[in-house]
Amino acid sequence: MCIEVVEGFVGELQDANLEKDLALALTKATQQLGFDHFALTLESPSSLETAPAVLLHDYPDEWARVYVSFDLAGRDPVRRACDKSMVGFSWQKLERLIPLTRGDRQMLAVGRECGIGDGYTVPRFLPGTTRGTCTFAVAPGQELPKPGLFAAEIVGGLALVSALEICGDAGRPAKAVLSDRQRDCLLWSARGKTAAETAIILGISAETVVQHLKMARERYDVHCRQSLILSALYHGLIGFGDIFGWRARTRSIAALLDS
Amino acid sequence: MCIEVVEGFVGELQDANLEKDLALALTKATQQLGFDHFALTLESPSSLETAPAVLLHDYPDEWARVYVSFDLAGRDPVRRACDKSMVGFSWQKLERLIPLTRGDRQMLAVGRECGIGDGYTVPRFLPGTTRGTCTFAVAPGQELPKPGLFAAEIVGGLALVSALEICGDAGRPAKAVLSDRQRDCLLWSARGKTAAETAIILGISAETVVQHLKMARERYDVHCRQSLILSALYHGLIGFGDIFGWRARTRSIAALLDS
DNA sequence: GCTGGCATCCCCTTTTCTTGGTATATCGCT
DNA sequence: AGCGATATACCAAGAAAAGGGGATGCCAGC
Repeated sequence: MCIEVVEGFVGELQDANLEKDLALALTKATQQLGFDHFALTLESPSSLETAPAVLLHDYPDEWARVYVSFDLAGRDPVRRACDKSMVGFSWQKLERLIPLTRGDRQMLAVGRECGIGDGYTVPRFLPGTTRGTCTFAVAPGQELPKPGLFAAEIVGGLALVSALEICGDAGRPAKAVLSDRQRDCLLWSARGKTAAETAIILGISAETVVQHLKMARERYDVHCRQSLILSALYHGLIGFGDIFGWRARTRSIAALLDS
Repeated sequence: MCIEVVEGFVGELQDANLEKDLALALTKATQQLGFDHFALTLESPSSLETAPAVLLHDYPDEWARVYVSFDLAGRDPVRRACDKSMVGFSWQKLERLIPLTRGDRQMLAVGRECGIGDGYTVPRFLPGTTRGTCTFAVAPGQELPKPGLFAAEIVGGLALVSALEICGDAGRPAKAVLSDRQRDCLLWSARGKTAAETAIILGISAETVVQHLKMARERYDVHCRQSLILSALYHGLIGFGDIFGWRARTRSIAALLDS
């Protein structure tokens, strides 16, 4: 009953090139899953203080007006809770994630007066790039449709991906691919090592490291190390995971089961 | 057929207080969903550099040994792709997320030789706190179980949440916050400007810029500019949007449908 | 066989960054 | 009134990076 909704949503996203398409698909999925409203936000880090990059919703006008005019986004407890959860959460469980002030409760109450009761919010992050939320809400007095929550998690995530693509992740400049060695040098540089240190680590001459970095800069058409690292990071050639290291305490399942 | 697996997994997680419980639940769900292997990684929330992360898996010993002994985690393309996706992705679509070097392809090939074919990896983030991945893989030559992918997305997310809870200290973001001026200098530095250029832009002395950057480095306890910028980026103090410049847009669905 | 990409090494100069100091003035808070 | 944080400015020594030359092998593709 819910799988079909998700699959239908995926099908509609295939052709979604505009926000309008996404909004329509979300509207449909929201109803099919047993929710009354949806709201999708996607912000770029540069607009931390200002507006989200994308804001789609079918909330009642009244609530939207209140929310925007009082700049409630800045104190929205749901938004705060998003920073505490890797998966979607019901608003009923907000208190398990964050402490709720009186103002927070008041804000939720005002939402109820405007026709927004309980909700399920799906947060997603791309560290250093963007973050977004997709919320599905029901009218006051109604319960969240339990069978629809898993589907909401999927639909919300996919909607955010779609929004990101529509929004302009499409700006994918020419991918300057580095050689493996160039990437190695770049990576150790990103980890804070100097060329000399990198040379020792890689077992090659410092001059060679400098040379690799030099050519890497030429590839990306930048003139300094910071920009090289940031470009490579932005284009996905390296990731934060590479930089900060996942020195893992390794537990194979066999070892766990033996104990 | 898949909903039941997810619900069963949720049920088992209720009582999961140890890594072992989680591992067993994951093993069961993996099989039920039609996958052959799973691997879960979770970076430690407490500190980036030294502290351990969680790594649970039932990969073939051979692959685990190769992966660890050659420090392949440092160049794993799947991990890099995680930094580019808000939802799970099939390894077949790696190239849509990141450029693959020759070494990357080779690494995937070695994985196949060790019994790891295609995979579906679910990345999740809590910016400034932790990050994790949950991968479900099949043997070489086999296709990913399509009906199980949505369920894998849910199971993976829930497994990561569970791992985070088991792991304990889910608190303390403990970000080093910079002063406004320090952030300004940092930002222009990230944009590729030298201290002298930044000084002209901000209308202050070059020495002052150097001083701000110096104190910012102390705050983050790093000793070079690259690490400073990357730390600030990772912790969300600056974003790619600030560096490369994006534009914000706002659309309500009503406005979209009117057009 | 030749060319181009790759990896390795070496030289040089100039610019920039890092690190250690010192110093003044403002602002907010107690 | 004093303390701490902030912002501003300066100096000097040494390390590192940037930008410009070279050079040698190896390997794959045409």
